[in-house]
Amino acid sequence: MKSIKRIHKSTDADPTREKLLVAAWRIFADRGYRAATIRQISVAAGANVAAVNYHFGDKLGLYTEVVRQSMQTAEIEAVQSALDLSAPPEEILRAVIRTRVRNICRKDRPDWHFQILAHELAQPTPALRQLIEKVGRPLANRLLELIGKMIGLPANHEKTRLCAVSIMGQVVVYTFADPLLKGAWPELKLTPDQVERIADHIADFSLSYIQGFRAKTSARSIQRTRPSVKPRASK
Amino acid sequence: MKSIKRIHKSTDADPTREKLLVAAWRIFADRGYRAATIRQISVAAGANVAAVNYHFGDKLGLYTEVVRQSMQTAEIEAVQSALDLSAPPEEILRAVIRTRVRNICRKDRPDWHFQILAHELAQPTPALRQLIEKVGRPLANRLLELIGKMIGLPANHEKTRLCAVSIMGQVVVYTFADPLLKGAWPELKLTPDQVERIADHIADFSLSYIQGFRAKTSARSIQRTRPSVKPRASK
DNA sequence: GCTCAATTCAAACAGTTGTTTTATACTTCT
DNA sequence: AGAAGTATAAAACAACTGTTTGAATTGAGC
Repeated sequence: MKSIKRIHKSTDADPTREKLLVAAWRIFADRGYRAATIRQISVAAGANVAAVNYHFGDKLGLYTEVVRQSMQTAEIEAVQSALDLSAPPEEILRAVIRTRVRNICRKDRPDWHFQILAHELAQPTPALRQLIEKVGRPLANRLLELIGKMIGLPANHEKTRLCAVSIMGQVVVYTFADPLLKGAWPELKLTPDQVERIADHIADFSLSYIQGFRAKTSARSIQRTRPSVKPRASK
Repeated sequence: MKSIKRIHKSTDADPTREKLLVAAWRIFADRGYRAATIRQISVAAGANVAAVNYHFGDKLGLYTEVVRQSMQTAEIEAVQSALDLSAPPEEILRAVIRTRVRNICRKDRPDWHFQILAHELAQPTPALRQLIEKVGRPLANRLLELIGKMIGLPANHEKTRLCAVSIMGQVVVYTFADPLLKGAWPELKLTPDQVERIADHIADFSLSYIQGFRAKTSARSIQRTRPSVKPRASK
């Protein structure tokens, strides 16, 4: 086994270590793990090329630290806490969508979380698994519980999942397909006003089907939808 | 100006040129333009490393040729012709969604078009502009006309665009976020049966709002929606 | 002031990349 | 058969990558 060189300490208020992290976050979000070079990051942080290896071991160490930190930020916790509101499910869903959509127009750090996620999905790195387990899965589970409650089906029912993906798809497309949208939709400026309208639209668009589905299935009994696996008893 | 080396001829039935193209298509779709190397492509095609430069000038020449060819394939024309059907708008929309969604489960060449598009959106190359102008824009325009007709608003009205993005987002998320979905939804196998159910769901999900919107706006007069620009007279 | 560890820096290293070169086979026409 | 243009092959090239090295600099503790 290779001798593991000690990455000395992670004391707080280490100026260059900190500067490397914020520079790396921006550049990784912009170009992805592979296309970003440690020289770009170094000059952006005003540090030497060897600083990355000194403070983080190697490029992947810096990247995983960026991903790790980006998983516990205010933006993500806001979405999670929106899911924990004690309110009517419709209002919770609206809040989740609004909280999430608002992040796409931030002027300071424009949606770095989802930009990194987009790069990970296009070119996975070892960090993707961590990203799915730590944020994706728990968020998805809570969203599935919520939707299941609204349409009267178990959380792991295929219909519940289809609805969740439909909602998520409407949200993420604004981050993933941004250049495409900007190219075909010149009036898309992502001003705060417009972002609010986008969030309202996605909520209206989704709730229309969900509330209709609940009405339909509560009128008759549940039928017609064939799950790909037997739904377990919803906890 | 640099002397442009002649890329000799593009005769049909050139075995190595052809083999390079299919190998490049697969590898570019899999890893994106930058991460794919001409050595990988060469060995996959059973050709020499210099063959790429001989037949296509350089790596970007090969890539743009792949993109150019991928823009005029049966899959894309199928979606376009589905938009030209003379049928009720609802049926056209269903057909477009179904035609497009079916491509995500092909066993032979699993959705290379959208995989290349996904890579382009994450890391744009000069081919992205071409991709938007030649395929994205015309497709979007026809889809906007269709949706505008269904909700009774001009094609360039903000509400029309929001609906189009909502529909497109539901579709593309299955390609763009494939690893994420597979990770959080183990039963997602993308069998032909399941793909049909996905297509039906997206159509139902979207038509619920669209038909409700038309009913709502035809009852009262059109109001309440504030366009970001003055809608031009719908041609 | 000296010591010793922590940190920074410039330079070099080894590997990979796209590209070019040079030589060699292969076809086709006369 | 000979010539000319076409295609392939192996090798080398230059640029860039992440990483390492070793010296220089800093800064606290005695």
